[in-house]
Amino acid sequence: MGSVPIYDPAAVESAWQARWAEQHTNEPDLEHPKNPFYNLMMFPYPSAEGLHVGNMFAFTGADIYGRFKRLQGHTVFEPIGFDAFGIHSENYALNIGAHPARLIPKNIATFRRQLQRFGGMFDWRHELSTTDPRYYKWTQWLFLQLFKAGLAFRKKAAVNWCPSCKTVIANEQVINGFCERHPDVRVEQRVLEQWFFAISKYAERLLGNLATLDWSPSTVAMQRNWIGRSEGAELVFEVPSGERIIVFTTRPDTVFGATYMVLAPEHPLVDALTAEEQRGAVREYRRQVAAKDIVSRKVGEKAKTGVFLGSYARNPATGEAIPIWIADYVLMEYGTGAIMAVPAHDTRDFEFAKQFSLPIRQVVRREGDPLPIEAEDGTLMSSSPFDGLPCAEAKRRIVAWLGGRGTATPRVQYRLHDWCISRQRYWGPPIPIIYCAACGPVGVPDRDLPVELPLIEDFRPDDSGVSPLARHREWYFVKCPSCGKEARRETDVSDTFLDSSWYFLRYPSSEIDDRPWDARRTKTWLPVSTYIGGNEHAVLHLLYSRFITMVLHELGHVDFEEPFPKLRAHGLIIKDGAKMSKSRGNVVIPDAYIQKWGADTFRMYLMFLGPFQEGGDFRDEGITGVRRFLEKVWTLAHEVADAPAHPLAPAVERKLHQTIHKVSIDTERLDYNTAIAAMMEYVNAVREEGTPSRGAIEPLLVLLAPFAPHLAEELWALFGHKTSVLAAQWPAYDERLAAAGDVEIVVQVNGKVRGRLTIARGATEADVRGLALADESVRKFVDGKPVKKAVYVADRLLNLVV
RNA sequence: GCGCGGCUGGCGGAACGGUAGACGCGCCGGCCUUAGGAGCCGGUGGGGCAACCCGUGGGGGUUCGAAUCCCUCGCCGCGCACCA
Repeated sequence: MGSVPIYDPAAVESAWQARWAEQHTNEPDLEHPKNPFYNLMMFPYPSAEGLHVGNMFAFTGADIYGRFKRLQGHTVFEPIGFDAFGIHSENYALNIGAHPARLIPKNIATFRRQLQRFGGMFDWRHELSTTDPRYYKWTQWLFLQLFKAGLAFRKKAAVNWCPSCKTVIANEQVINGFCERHPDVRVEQRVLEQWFFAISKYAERLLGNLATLDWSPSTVAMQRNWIGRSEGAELVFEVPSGERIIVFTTRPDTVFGATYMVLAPEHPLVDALTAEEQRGAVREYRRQVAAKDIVSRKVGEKAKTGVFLGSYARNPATGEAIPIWIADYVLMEYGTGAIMAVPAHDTRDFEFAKQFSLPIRQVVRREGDPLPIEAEDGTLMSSSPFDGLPCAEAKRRIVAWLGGRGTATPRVQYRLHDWCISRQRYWGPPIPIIYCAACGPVGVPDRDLPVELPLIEDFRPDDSGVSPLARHREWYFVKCPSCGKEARRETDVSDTFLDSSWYFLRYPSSEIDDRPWDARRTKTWLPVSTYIGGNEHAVLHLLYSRFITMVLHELGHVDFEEPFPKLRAHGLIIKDGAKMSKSRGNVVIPDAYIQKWGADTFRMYLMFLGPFQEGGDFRDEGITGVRRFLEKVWTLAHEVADAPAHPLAPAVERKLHQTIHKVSIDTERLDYNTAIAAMMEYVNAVREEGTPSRGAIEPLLVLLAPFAPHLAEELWALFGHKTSVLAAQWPAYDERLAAAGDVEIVVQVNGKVRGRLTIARGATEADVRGLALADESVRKFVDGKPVKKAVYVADRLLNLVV
């Protein structure tokens, strides 16, 4: 037995990775699968830094699940790809003076190498990149499907403009109102014509369907929040000149307390409602608001500003004339862009009223609370004839009452805005539209797709407020596809989130070029069986993908409405109690760890840190424990490989079946940390028993295969198997064997543990009670008193109450 | 402000309402070694010689029995946020 070879992970792992590639181990037959299982993980953005430990954590967790499903008899498709378009790549390229078209392939090559090295069960035949014209041809096709269906439309909208970069920048690039790259330059807003997708039309369905999805509750909560449904009413406030100002409110019960009104500065009625003497002030205020960036306009907790228009509207409940103001705390994008202000019962209105000395009238009272701002559980006052009614009932009654006079309508409002997909940037798929003076915006015909992104060197955005492509007349001047006259291309590109909103549809059909996806394959493989990813995409990516799928379903392109019936969000890996970030200098690069410890050890260590769905704190001290465990398995396997077989010791057999049970359940639930702990316990038990046998180790290798795939293959082959361990059967759990032997029963007196009995399983309460009362320590605490009550949990516990 | 999570040894973390601290790290002691940063064996929540007592962020409750369920307060993390 002294001849156990040294465990050299690097050698074992590279040998098996080569063999998997050679034998196409991870390339399932997509046409004739047995029990198809589409195991999807969120594809990475290939940054220049390479795969980081968070990616690694996510992919390992997802890969374990895929391997587990395969061992359970599924044909598993586990694809990978790269989300390589977008502002991140473009900005990085600008910073280092490189071109994204040259940078991205390098980054992808690094990622590919790292993904192979960690041992993911990826089907590389179906790798894709969103920057590949063969891919974005269909992203453009998708845009056109929405365009033709009337779900893509043009609208003016404000964007952030950095006067120093001379470009449009993303909201994330605005830091406290300043440009992230020019900390002394204030960002402004500019209003441009942009393309939108009508996602808000689907708000109700996107919200309703959430109940049908098997998703992590936190993700569902975030989507629900984002969609933001609120019920209320539209109320009409009339102006003497005859104009009608419509407001949305969730608190129609407080209408008697509306002492003034506020319109968004951009509200279309502002000009009509501005009195002559206020024109100058109003113009100046609107100019100031427009000069602010979008982000800081929406950040609260600063002094309220606003201007009186010099005119009045009639409160439909009280008949009073109330002043009309404009203020930037009212947003044009939400509701009707106008509010009735009830300063007594809304914190923002309250602040504004104090700032400008406007009247505050309390109309809701609550016991012991002098001015219950925002209270919805009080009763009405000063609202005759509704005084004394609880708020909820008052809402209904007042809406009905005003409705009778034509000044109120019940209304549901969503926070979800239409999706602006235009980007005045270079690094993305050109939006496939041609503007013709005669025909208007015309979709590029399918036969002319893709509209290829030209390789231009001057991709830096400029002063003009439009995309860099707009500098290339030779590119954007084209003939109108419908009338043949001179026309010009749209020069904006589309949002990266459009690229990623459908990639899971492309994977199974990625080698097919004449259609976005093959109908039969899609029917076989979709919707996705399990989707695993981070909660950073809980709203945008996951909501957009749901929306796109819903539209494709409606247009008859796919036969399901929800792409991800089952989704699990993994947790975050932190380091020293804080999020990893370059600025903190606590970013862990996995390569060095894999080199030092091996991919199997690193994979298992990441999974052992904490619950997969909660994340964990990365400390490298702990990794030795996992390595020791794998060394023990290695040694045991070599010791028993050639030894004569002998039956399992009963204690080992029992533990084996308990372990099979626990690992099966925990892996299914993604509780990888406890599954690993169970395998460790088992190995400890085998070692304690002293004379290990092959039958004790062989099933363990299968349990271990999802977690440490290379080691499992190596030892599986050592046992003489000619096929991959993935072709093995997941070990069967025998409940009878797991339950064999004696049990320990805890004896409590008044709920405190006073003794333990070891007894054959299935003992009756009377037996246990007899033995318990014979126990000296139990007897001491019963102390001769009568047992008033006894609680017996079979094979577990007896509690005597005296 | 709203919505999710979370708070358990020195540390990461385990515990269908039923033995709190599995598993691992670290630490302590021993064995083996020229050596040990390798390996093996034993110990390791706090207090106490012991019998025992105390312990899951604080307070209250439900229960034979609560880390777990309910109420309440506090703290930490994440997401959203002048959304009317």
